[in-house]
Amino acid sequence: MSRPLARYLNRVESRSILSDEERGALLAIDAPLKRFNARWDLVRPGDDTNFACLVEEGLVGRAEVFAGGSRNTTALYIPGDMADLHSVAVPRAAWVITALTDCAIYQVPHEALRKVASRYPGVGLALWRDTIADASIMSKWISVISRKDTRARIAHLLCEFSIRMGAAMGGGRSTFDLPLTHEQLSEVVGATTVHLGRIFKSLRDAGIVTTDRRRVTVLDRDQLARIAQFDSEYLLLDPTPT
Amino acid sequence: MSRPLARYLNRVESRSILSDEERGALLAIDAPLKRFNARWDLVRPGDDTNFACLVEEGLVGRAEVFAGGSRNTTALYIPGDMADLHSVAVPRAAWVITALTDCAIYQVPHEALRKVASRYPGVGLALWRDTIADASIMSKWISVISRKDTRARIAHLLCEFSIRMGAAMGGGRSTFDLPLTHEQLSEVVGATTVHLGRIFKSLRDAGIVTTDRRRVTVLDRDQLARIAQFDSEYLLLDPTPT
DNA sequence: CGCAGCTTTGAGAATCCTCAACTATTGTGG
DNA sequence: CCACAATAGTTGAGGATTCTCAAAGCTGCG
Repeated sequence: MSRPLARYLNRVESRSILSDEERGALLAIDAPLKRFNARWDLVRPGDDTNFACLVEEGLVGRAEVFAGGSRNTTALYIPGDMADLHSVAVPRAAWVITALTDCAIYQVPHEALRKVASRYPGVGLALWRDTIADASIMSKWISVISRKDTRARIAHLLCEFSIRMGAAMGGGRSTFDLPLTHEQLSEVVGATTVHLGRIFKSLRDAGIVTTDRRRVTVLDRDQLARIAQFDSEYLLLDPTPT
Repeated sequence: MSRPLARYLNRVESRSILSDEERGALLAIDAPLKRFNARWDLVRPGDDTNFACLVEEGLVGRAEVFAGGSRNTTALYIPGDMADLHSVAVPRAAWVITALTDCAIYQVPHEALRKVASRYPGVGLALWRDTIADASIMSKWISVISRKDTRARIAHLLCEFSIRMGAAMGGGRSTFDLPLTHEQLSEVVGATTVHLGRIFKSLRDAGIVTTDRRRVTVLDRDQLARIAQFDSEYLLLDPTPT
């Protein structure tokens, strides 16, 4: 008796308070586990899906695709995240969901999620809330990239990532995997790989972080937060009663 | 018998197909109409609201506030938009909702919306879908500001605005009000007022738009769309069956 | 008329990009 | 385990975009 949504339930419960019944209804949902190689597109623009992608292992990104094919990543999803929960309400994708690393994905049927959401309005609200957390992160990120330089953007990304990884894995990690190439990070941060590399170097030189084979260690958390003017409020990590 | 949500119903029905019953349930909701002066904050970070702000008249913005008080606008809301529909699921705001111009707002009780949503799952899905459209706009905007210059950002904003105004008011308008100061626009576009002014001038000089007392006329829609690489797909304006 | 807020213009500086070459790391087949 | 190829990261230099600071025109309104 495997319970595909076990990890996602943790995620949901970091933001919503559920009853035993609601919890049980989510855990009862079954979903096939699939594996994908890095760079594989899980969902492409125009696709009409009937399942949502729950990340079990690896890193998944959401990106906008421009005419010409260049991409810009607008969300990062870590294990426990439902990468395109949106698709439950809007099955036709306008963006790309991509495997940024090798990953394992539960394909959770929309049907099942909708059924649980309509039977238990509290779950519906919790799922809605989850997409709002995603929106809140985007809103914050818009303000960061439209007003801050690359240094602050990277700092903000690292602060956010370390907290999100911490919430998912337990404990605020100062060392965490960030298994993305500079190329991929540049698509997140909105800078060229060259400039990104320079700024990373300057952060290392300043003794604020170290990087080793795509593993990041934050040496000076306070200064990193100061550079980013980071305030974690927007991550909506206080559970709200349903 | 006034029906505060009449206009919002149009908005919802541009994205979702509702039954007569569901339509009636939304129209039956009552809400007080309030007026606010430009620059008034309707909701501030940390506020716990029990109503959502339905824009009846005027322009409303959502902004992130940095330590120090500087703001960055991450969404514009026009008449017919529910400015902080999010608050139905997440009552505690992490951002500011501001009156960008003098405006009239229906304060729609969360209670009523939640009740309708839980009684009619189709309405719940439609509301959820509405916040996803908001998210889709943000995702697109992230890609625009992280990869395009100010010229393209402005072009994109104008394209989007003209379509959204058109959908709300009927017919794709090539002339529309954009009653924002350069100061306010710069907080949307992520540029200084100085630079924004220069680029606007260059767009005027190129014969692409004209501006007259905060009224914009698009003279060359094709070229504007080309500059912005605009594709309206992300606005999610095809109704999805519930 | 005169003030207050908004917009335009100018000039120098900072950030970031582009192109290009070079080094380091990772992966693969022998 | 090595050699080699492919991918990823670093460094340098010149140029484009955008910012900052500062001052001069506008516009609307009391």
